[in-house]
Amino acid sequence: MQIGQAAKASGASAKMIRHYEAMGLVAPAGRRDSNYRDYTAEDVARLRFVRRARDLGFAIERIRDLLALWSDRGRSSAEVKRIALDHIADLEGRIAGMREMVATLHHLADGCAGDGRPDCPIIEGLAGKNATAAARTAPTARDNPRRAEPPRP
Amino acid sequence: MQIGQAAKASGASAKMIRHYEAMGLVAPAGRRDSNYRDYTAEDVARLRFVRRARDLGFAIERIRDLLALWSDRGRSSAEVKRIALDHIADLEGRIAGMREMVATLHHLADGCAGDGRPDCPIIEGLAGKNATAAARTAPTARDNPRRAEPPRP
DNA sequence: CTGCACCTTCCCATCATGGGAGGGTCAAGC
DNA sequence: GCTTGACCCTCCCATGATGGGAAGGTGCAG
Repeated sequence: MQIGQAAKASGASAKMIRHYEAMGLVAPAGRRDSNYRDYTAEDVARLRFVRRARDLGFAIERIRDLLALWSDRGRSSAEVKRIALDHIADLEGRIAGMREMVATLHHLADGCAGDGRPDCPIIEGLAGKNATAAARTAPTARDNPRRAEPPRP
Repeated sequence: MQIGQAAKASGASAKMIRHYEAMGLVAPAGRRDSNYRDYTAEDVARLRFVRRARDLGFAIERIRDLLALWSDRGRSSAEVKRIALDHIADLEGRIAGMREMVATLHHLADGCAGDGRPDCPIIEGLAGKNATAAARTAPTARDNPRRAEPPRP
């Protein structure tokens, strides 16, 4: 089948399918005389695998590992599980970071009247020279190796 | 003071400070004869504001709005609060998406022995033709306008 | 005068994805 | 046969926020 149908069948966009091929995540698809890519059911299954792994937030390089394990009959499930658990830990770390942001924002917003007057603890919290809630919670993120949010934007 | 000191004082890297200037988020700093940028305490305060807002996950364009409101004496705190609450909602949406991922991953990983044998529900869940946990939870993310995770990577 | 720490600009990379230009292929309908 | 429309192809650019690094200027201490 053509790439458009493979896209519908797998859930990945045609653009992404070509991209995955170009970056070597999936093997190059067969070609017809017209130079159109030609996909088999197996190709589609692999693309769906990639798509689902992306939906779970796995980074492409991790999916590369997962694909290799998938086609490795001698794999140990321990390897797969470790990747999954690492990813869970990663997600949980990011969730924690975002929850801190939300907590600080709630804290600031709760004190804000939200009316026509200019007085605003939110702005003050961001601007303040002294240690504000924003300043106090921020360092947690600042100390971390300068990464946060996950894949899948 | 020079950019390096402004960086230390504000918490933003020198690289980022130049970037913010180039993109017009902050006004161009003064220059000495040497062409070195020269920062005042006010400049540093603005940079610190930006830094804190970034720590709370605000996107640059939102920070642009917040900076404008900060220096707008006639602002209404309602505008600021709306920006903050919108951002909270955004963060919470992303958190929910990631929690779904974590839940699905836990579900799959719980059934995985994690030993030397190849049998693995995680791989099967990703590969399965039928509706697996991965397939069932994924659509939630798939239906959304193709965005997820937040700023600050 | 040398060395070192700092600054400057400019370009490239990340990560996954989309958009679009410019052009080829193919089947249906006239 | 020819047009039309729906596909497909490749190539380039953009996103968002940040870092890395090259090539070269500045300024101070020894």
